[in-house]
Amino acid sequence: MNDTSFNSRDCGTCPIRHRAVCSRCEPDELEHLDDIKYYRTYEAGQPVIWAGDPMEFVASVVTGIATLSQTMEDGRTQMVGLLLPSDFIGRPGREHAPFDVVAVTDLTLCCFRKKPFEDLMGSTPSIGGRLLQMTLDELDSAREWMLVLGRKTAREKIASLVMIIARRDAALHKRLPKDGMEFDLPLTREAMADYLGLTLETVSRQISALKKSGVIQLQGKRQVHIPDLQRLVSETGDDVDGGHIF
Amino acid sequence: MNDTSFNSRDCGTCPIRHRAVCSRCEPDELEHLDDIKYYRTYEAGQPVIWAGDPMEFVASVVTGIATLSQTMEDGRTQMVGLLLPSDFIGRPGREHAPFDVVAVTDLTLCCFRKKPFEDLMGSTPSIGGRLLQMTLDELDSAREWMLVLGRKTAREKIASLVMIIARRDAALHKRLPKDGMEFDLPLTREAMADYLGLTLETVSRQISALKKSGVIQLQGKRQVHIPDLQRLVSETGDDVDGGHIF
DNA sequence: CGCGAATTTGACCCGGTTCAACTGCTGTGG
DNA sequence: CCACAGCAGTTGAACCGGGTCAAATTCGCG
Repeated sequence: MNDTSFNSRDCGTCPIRHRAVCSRCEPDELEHLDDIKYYRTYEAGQPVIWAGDPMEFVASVVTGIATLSQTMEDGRTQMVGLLLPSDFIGRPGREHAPFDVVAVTDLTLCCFRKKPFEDLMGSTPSIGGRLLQMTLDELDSAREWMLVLGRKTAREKIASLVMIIARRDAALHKRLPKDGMEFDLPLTREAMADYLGLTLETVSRQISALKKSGVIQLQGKRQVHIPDLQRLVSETGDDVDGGHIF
Repeated sequence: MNDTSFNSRDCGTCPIRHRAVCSRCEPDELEHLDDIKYYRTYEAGQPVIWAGDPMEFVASVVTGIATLSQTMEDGRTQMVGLLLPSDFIGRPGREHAPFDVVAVTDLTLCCFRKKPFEDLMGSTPSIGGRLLQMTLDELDSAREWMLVLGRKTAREKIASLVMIIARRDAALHKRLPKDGMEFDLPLTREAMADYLGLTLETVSRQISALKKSGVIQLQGKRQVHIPDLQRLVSETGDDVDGGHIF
């Protein structure tokens, strides 16, 4: 319940202002959004929504990380989305949540009551347009993820995940990924396993293997150091050039 | 090059009029779309776009089936989209195609030149709104597909695919899937393997196994008969109730 | 210091891949 | 009318990558 600065209701100082669903809004449009928004915080490990629950709001992730996942009756679970700051939760025009949303770290959401948000979207093209763009981007990354799940080996899966996190970390600091970069793996071994369609034991083994062959170096369990980015890319199995422009 | 009736440029008789990206358009809006549209046909097996190609158009599938897929350097390929009539190809605001698109059957597209389409989208909320809705639906099904790829056994994968095709076939005829229904598998064993992240041998074996245990019956290689739908659902590993409302 | 959770490591096993042979269908040409 | 090539699909046998089960280790923390 520690209200940090971004909880000031001031969109001007919002850390996700330039990337979130509201990024194209003019000042007067922001005011309308402001009328229907409220912040909500969750502790690490807490559920945000269960699949099937009625959704009374949509939201942007302001700080922290959440996961979107599905679980079968027998307990097998597959992560289907990794929600980082500026990502959008929920969908206009649907009553019930299709997947579970869980806070992985402490989490702050900027929530909008669903009905008013839908109305506002109807009258504000800059919101709908931005949401379409974000959704198309997510669809593209979901499709890349499908290649990882369906066709890559365990080692390639781990290398791909490290690379994805490296890219996002670099983007967060507004620079390109480069040799020697360091960053944190924000997920437990089990969460990585759920992300990649593996068991946590396999994740652990492959991380050890990548460490032993010098592709990555570890400080502690979570801090990663990449001596040679090109080497890591080649371990992902992806085309060395094309595809990822940024 | 056999111009069938829907090639008459008449949106009034278009078979996908009620589901495609244009489904919310008013008559005057349709006229604007009409100005920038043209039909294109492809024979079964022909490529529509290669990943990385510049895209000069976006399009709706009118008749036939296409696949969206990714291939790694060593030839491993993963299907990431199955495009049926009314589905949309391409994305406004992107220059290059991210994935390969290939016609599986003979295919007719209703194409719109990209730039004019983007302009029209800016001035016609009913197009952007419908496209957002379609994209969100696709994202949801991509996420269900991720569970299939990441966590299901070969047998569950095959049962899931049969079920998906059964649902779509039923929806096409505007009714619910039911016991005793029959339909065609529109994909080769290899295409099913690419869809499910399996080898074609495993697909063949599991289809035989489902046939032997009476879950499905086959007339020829492609025609499927489902004696007991509930039995098939239970083979998919999915929750018997929740989830799929329609 | 000692507990519990996260992680690592080991040994064994199995589902799905790999490689290869075979079946059956369809179309083509002598 | 048949021979035969070519392709989709089936089936078999051996192999192996990753899962499973179990135990050891590390780490954070009261």
